[in-house]
Amino acid sequence: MNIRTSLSERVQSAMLAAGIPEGYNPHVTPSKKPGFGDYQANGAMGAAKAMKRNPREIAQSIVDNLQLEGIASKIEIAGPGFINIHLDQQWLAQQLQSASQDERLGIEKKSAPLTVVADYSSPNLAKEMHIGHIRSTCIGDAIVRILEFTGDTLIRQNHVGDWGTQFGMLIAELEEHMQDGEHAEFALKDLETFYKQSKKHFDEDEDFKKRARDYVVKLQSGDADVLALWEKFKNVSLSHNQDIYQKLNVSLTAEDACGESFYNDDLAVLVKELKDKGLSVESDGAQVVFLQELADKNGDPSPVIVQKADGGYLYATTDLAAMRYRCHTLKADRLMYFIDDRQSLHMKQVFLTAQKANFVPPHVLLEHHPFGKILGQDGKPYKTREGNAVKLSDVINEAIERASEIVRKRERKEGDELSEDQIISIGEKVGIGAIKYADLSKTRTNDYIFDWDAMLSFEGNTGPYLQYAYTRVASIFRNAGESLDTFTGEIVVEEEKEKELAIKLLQFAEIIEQVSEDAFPHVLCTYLYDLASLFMSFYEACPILKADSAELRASRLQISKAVAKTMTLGLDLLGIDVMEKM
RNA sequence: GCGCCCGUAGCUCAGUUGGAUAGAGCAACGGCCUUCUAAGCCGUGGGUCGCAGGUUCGAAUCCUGCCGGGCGUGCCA
Repeated sequence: MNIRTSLSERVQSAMLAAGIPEGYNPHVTPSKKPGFGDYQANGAMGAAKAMKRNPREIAQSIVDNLQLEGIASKIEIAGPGFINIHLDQQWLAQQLQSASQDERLGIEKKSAPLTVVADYSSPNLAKEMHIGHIRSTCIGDAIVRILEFTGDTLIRQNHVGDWGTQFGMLIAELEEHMQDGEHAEFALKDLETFYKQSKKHFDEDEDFKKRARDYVVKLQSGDADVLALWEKFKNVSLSHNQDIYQKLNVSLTAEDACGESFYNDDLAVLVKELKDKGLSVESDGAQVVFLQELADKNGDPSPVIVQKADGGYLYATTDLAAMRYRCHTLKADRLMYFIDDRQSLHMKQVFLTAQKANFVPPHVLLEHHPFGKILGQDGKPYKTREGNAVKLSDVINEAIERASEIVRKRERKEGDELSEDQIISIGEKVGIGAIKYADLSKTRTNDYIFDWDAMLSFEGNTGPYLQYAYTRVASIFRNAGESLDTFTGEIVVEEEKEKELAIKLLQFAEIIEQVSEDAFPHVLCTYLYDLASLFMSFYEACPILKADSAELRASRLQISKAVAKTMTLGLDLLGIDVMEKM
């Protein structure tokens, strides 16, 4: 059940019945102020403007035709033509009753699900994952989970960087280690150090440099021994990443990794096709697609190099091959890319090229969902003191340590102390939740400032605050001796706080719908924060276990249960765990 | 040069297809624990929505110009 959709449909019908031609949006939206009802329809003013009629009269005739028996308790016209709708409390109670007893919280699956290919995380395998990878990884994973929940078929694609000249150098280094009898896993235990070591080797040792270059050639020509070493390297690096994903509660698996090398054999074929189609032409020895659609003010087209003068291919070529594979072989209806906003131009170029070359059928949605940088508190890119990228594994460990320390220091009532194991387990969930939530809760297109204290502060719009809201419900149910899973009570909506909470809970469907379209996870975060805040107010204002009657107690427990279920599901869709105590 | 993004309270951020008096949190100040976890709640103060025009019943939101910051822009990814 989606309140906004239901009301929109009814207002739309009323508009037609009132003689307003089709095509005018009812413009139904939740009201911002309590005095303006629960929802408002602003469509009368737009229609009146276009029809050159009096907006209040138009609003009146819409209201005259509006069928909201049993749904609204009061409909009024205000200001220049706002239609304010007050929802009926009994109706709200009924809706919440059925939503709260449903596993999916009353949210129906899409009637026409899509096959969605989501490209996210996509680190370079030559190095360890660093903090810059957290955004694509967490944002992409949240959207993937949300779409999967709505009924779409999701194909995750971790487009890892597993090809390029740097691998010659790394393989040469690995070979030396292994000749000394070292195991690959041991040599590559610290990828960062290994990379630096091999880079130093490369810069300082001419023989090594030659060998590294030789390996690049051998790798490209398919030499079995070199390929075996390359595979070795790849697997160790991938398994490092898999550890990170597991700790971060990210749903990517080893099977989702489909790197650049996967497309190698297709690149020459693809460039030939671009040439045959007349899209790619030679320019200074390179193969270039000139896009007039992206021309600048002088009329100069935007160039996309698909093959270098030396015959080598670039990432645009690989991306085109990947798009074609995803559409033709994976049968995608929607392609989503969670990539840094610095690549916006590149994405536009490859999207356009792919469409013009018919690598992507016209019905397929091509979407780049960009995001900004992570900055330190000084407003500059977040780096270590030495100016290096911060390793993701270090960030994860620090988050867990800091969160565990906070949990450990908290004063607890007698008989409610936590064991060290519990503290660590809570610390993991709180710490990981905090860094992910900090990232997900900001509008992704902006840069955001990484601040340990703010994300772990347990106050305001943070992961821990939401987790705490859940533990409060869990605690109530423990005290009540009831199970959150099996309890059922009949909901009545009487108090103002109960009504606000009921409406907020029922709006979950609207939020899921919006996020599944726009791929902005912060919208879900804001919603969950509002929900948690409302619950906290309700908790203070309305006694639950000590309610005046057994009926009221049962009703408030059921409302609390709905809150807990919504928090659990909402946070799960963001890849964040809840816990019974904290 | 050209292109894209950003500029909202001291700080960090919301503000959905243009809607009513621009909202939260932090920080500051003042209240609330013999009662369901006070990691909480309630309240107060705090704004030239970068600047200037324009579009209209109505602009933080749309258009134009300017200022300030970031990023990108033919052989890295």
